[in-house]
Amino acid sequence: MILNERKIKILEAIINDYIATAEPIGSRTIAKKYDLGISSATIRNEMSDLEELGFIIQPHTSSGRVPSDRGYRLYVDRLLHFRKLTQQETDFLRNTVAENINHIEYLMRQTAKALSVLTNYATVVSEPKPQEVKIKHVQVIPFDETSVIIVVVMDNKSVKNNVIKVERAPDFDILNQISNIVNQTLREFSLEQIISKEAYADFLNSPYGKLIDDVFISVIKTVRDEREMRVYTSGVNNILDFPEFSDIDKAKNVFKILEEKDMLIDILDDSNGFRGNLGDIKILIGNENSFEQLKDCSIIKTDYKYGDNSYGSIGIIGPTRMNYAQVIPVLNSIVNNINDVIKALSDGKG
Amino acid sequence: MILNERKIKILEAIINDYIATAEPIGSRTIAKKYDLGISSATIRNEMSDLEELGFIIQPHTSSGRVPSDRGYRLYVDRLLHFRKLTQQETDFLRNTVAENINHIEYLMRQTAKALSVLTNYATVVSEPKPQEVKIKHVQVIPFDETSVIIVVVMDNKSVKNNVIKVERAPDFDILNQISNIVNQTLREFSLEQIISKEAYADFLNSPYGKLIDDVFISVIKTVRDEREMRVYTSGVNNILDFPEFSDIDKAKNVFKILEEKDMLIDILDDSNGFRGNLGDIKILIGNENSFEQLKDCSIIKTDYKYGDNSYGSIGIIGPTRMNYAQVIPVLNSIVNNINDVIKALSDGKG
DNA sequence: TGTTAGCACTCATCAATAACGAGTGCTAAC
DNA sequence: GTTAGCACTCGTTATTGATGAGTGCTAACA
Repeated sequence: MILNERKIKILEAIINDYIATAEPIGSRTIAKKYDLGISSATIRNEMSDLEELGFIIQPHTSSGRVPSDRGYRLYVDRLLHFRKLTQQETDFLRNTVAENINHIEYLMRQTAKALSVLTNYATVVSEPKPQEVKIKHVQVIPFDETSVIIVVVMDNKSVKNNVIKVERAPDFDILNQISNIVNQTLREFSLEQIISKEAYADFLNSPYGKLIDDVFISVIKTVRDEREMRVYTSGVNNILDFPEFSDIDKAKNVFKILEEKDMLIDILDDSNGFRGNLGDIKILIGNENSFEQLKDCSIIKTDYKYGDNSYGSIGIIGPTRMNYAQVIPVLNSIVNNINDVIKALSDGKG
Repeated sequence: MILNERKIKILEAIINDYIATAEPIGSRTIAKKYDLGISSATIRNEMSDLEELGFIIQPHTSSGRVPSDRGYRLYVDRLLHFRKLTQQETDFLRNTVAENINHIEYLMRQTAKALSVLTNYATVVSEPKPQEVKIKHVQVIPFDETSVIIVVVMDNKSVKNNVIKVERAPDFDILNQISNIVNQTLREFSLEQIISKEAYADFLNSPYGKLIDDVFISVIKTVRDEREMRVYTSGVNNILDFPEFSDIDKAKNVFKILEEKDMLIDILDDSNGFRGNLGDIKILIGNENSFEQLKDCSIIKTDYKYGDNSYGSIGIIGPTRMNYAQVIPVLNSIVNNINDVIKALSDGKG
């Protein structure tokens, strides 16, 4: 049996209708709504073929047809006509990026939010995870009589600070000397040598040995934290708006998995089986993803580059019948914005 | 009609049963389950009185009774027997506080999480909002060839940093001089004078005028950000576990209100009408709160002190029939931990 | 040979009906 | 004042039947 032009037209009609209505669709409806120039009886025959080919499914005898994952896959790979973004949408996405580009955490949060607002699906954004975080600079500065601030600058453009307690805070010059010692040591020794205190054993018995030790401990903690991956979600509750999740238990399953950070990271990970077919946008349809709880969902994701060798992911999760033609351009637009701005920044720098 | 001892016993039985089962409860059930030494017929008469007094409600003729908001109020004010926390719970709460006390943001997040895990209700934690944020110290430190880091230390123990772009980053000594100028200016002038640039007009034409201007702009932005209130929630999805929210639209209403930061702040605000009756724990039962969407919820909250004149709130939101006897000790325990540790810290300092 | 009208058949959905039972209020006896 | 007994109420659940959307098959048509 051949998947001819007419069958494809019918399949497209079924999928478009189902994306809009979430109701099984029958031959008569297609004949009336879509001007294909053939009768419902003919459509019926073609639909029977499409079912045999695995592109549509009949939930029960005497009901209309529903697209199968395989049907969506064909649709996404070959039939998609992207919707052009409105000027408003384009501006909104550009501003979201422009206003937050200097603060990666805000950027992630706002990106997640912008996408969920524009698409009405759930969105997940993961922080760019560097292969290896290196410390560029440490500065110890005064806080009050009994505490000092440690500012740690890392090579992934991240800056973190900790406050630590001391017996009596040394003055500014001493803190500067301590900063110099710390930076010098960080340049000359490996992180392992610092963790074992071997790298700065000589200083431990100096008048400020305790403080130096505390600073190193704090620095190591900061690097460890930095290696931890952060993930943000937005619009998860949108799930409840879709009839496929009107069964509260189904919705709960999705909520539960989107609540766990580790799960989110796995979901966005390329090992989840994403097929890249639309430039850098990767799509998993329904059962194609490896999470039982998300078998009625599709995941659309892409990666963005932040700093050297550091990639983050942006994903959109919705019901399998999500509006691919609308979501993909939105996702594409924001990730292009992010990449452009970051590129401009680093070009200006180099 | 008098609310005698026996009526109260029956009311207590009804409320305890309803908290456990969420089902209307009838006279026969009470007679069988609770050993009150009277027959179901007598209980029936008393229940009729309790209804007339407004403490219980009959959803429809021939159904059992359900506590009214007024009934819960009596229960909370007079009948509550607090559950003692297990050693495990106590330890868990203590560790949550101890491990995060140096980082207010983590502390809030982890407190919210710990409470939602322990109670299975939704929790809201708001950041201590200072009346007025003052800048204690600013330090400009090097980042790379074309950017510098500005570290801003505020008097509410908060430290924030920004990275700003410069033409060519000055060396460390120059940055130190700039830091000194900035700190000096901040001590001598008001924030308004700095915003209008009047305070540092003399420096604007110096070789590093542009950088100094950028630093002040960044500092002001940081203070503004700091005045913004932050709120964290956890376990909001627990709402779906309660039969009173098995109607998805009801659940959505709650989700929607708990999604908006401004709403959360209003909910926790004392102007919401909280009655303080259990030490520092304040409770709003059902309709007592001013949010239509939360009319089937109770809110239990308390405040904690962080730094000078700076208070944050911790709240637990659940169905009206929430387990008050369990939740209140948990909330009490964690807020005491927080206050104790903070007090110890500031005592040690002073 | 492909297309279509016609028709019998399927089956989810919805409304009406009936049976059930938890719970009540009232009455009369203790 | 308490309680056994009983008629009554009414939400819940199961049953039945009608409805209609949709199908597959057949036979006639172009």
